[in-house]
Amino acid sequence: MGWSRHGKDSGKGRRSYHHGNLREALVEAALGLIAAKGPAGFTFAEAAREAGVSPAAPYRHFRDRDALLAGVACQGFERFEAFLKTAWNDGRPDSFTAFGNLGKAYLAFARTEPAYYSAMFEAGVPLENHPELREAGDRAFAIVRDASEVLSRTLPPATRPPALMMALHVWALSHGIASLFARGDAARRKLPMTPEDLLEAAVLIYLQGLGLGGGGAGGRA
Amino acid sequence: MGWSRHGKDSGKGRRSYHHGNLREALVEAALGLIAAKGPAGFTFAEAAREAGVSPAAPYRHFRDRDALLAGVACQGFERFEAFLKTAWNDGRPDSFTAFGNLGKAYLAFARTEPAYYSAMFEAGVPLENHPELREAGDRAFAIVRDASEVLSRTLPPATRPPALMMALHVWALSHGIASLFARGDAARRKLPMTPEDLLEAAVLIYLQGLGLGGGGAGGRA
DNA sequence: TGTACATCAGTGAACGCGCGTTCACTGATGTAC
DNA sequence: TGTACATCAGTGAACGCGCGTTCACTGATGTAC
Repeated sequence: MGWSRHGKDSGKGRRSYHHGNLREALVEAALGLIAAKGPAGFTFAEAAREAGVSPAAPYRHFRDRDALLAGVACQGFERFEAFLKTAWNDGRPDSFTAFGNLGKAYLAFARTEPAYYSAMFEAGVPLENHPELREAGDRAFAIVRDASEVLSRTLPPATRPPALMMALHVWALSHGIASLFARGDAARRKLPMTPEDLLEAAVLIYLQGLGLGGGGAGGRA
Repeated sequence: MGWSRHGKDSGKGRRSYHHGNLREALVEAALGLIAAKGPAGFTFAEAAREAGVSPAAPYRHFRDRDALLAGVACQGFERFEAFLKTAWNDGRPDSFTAFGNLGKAYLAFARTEPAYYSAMFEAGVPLENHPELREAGDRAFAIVRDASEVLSRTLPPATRPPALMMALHVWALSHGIASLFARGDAARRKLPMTPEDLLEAAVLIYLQGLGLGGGGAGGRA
């Protein structure tokens, strides 16, 4: 690389022919547009405009509109993974508590990064064409899977549920609550409790059903 | 009404100036387009074309593109409600079994009517502008809510969970599994079991956690 | 039963728009010698 | 250190397209008398 004095150019005040950081700028522009108008309303041309660049420039970095969307989603999964990993914190202070934190982190991400979340789960990027997307998604899922594994092992072997199944259940539950009740702009339906509390209660009941009845520091916040 | 001899005109062979059934035909065309290209790819003009009608004609029936989409979603919720109601079957043969059937019906609908499902949950129709949509959605949700109520009452009063919470949990779980794993065309991620089994297991564990440990005919299919 | 009329539900041509994409190009950068 | 050159990352004009929407219109239907 080497675009010398450009770099942190603060966007609007471009000085030279080369942008220096277009790829990233396009991803950021896309994020803003998705946040504002949904993944359907996002446009290649407008992303270019927002990045202060001619409509042909993005083609140097992305094959087409879909590729940019996939790039956004991919980056989203990477951040998601990091975020979940931090929340799980290697199962500290105890696996039960940490598992609850994982769920909260899931919702927190969907709330604070609705544009990423949209791109990841709702944009309908065909992931056959973008294997790196699927891989990034799998890596994020692996965090939940591993956490389930650890939690499962706190039970006597005979009664341990399959960790993969647990992980799928929790993921689906979190995703369901996130997309129905915790969407960025307008919560679609009124709730008698916060999405976080709703999820926490569900996970608690679910773990209870597995025989994991609240070891460690317990689940009450 | 009175468009006399038109009616079941079998689409392509229109005979007269008046279509006779345009509104419904547009909804059906929209469904087909959504199924084929997702809610984003659906187009007012193309729906008109598919219905064999000039691009201006739809404006006699829908204020704009969004209104048609909302109409589709609304009809979807109505069918969804009827479908869930049939599955619940007033709690027969026993509330526990019927509850499981309700979950299966949820997934079955998402699978067999992906276009409706898309319009209902993913099209991003702003439901502030379409109160009848929210109402239709609420009526569908009420089925799950009432079922939860009945099931909850099989427990002694002191240990009864709030039916609304139960319903939200089950709805979110079903929606999560449906949108992650049971989408129409391509299941997005590989699973070690069917979405139906995954959901059934989750509901079983969840109910177990509530102390509803498999009364009646049990949950094994 | 017939006729005049209001209303309804279509037509078809036209518009302005913004999109995605391509093209030949050019300014800036990095590198080999 | 200087120069020639290849490569990279932009430009800007142009294209064809299909969309949503509007307009004045007209054919068909239903109804009052």
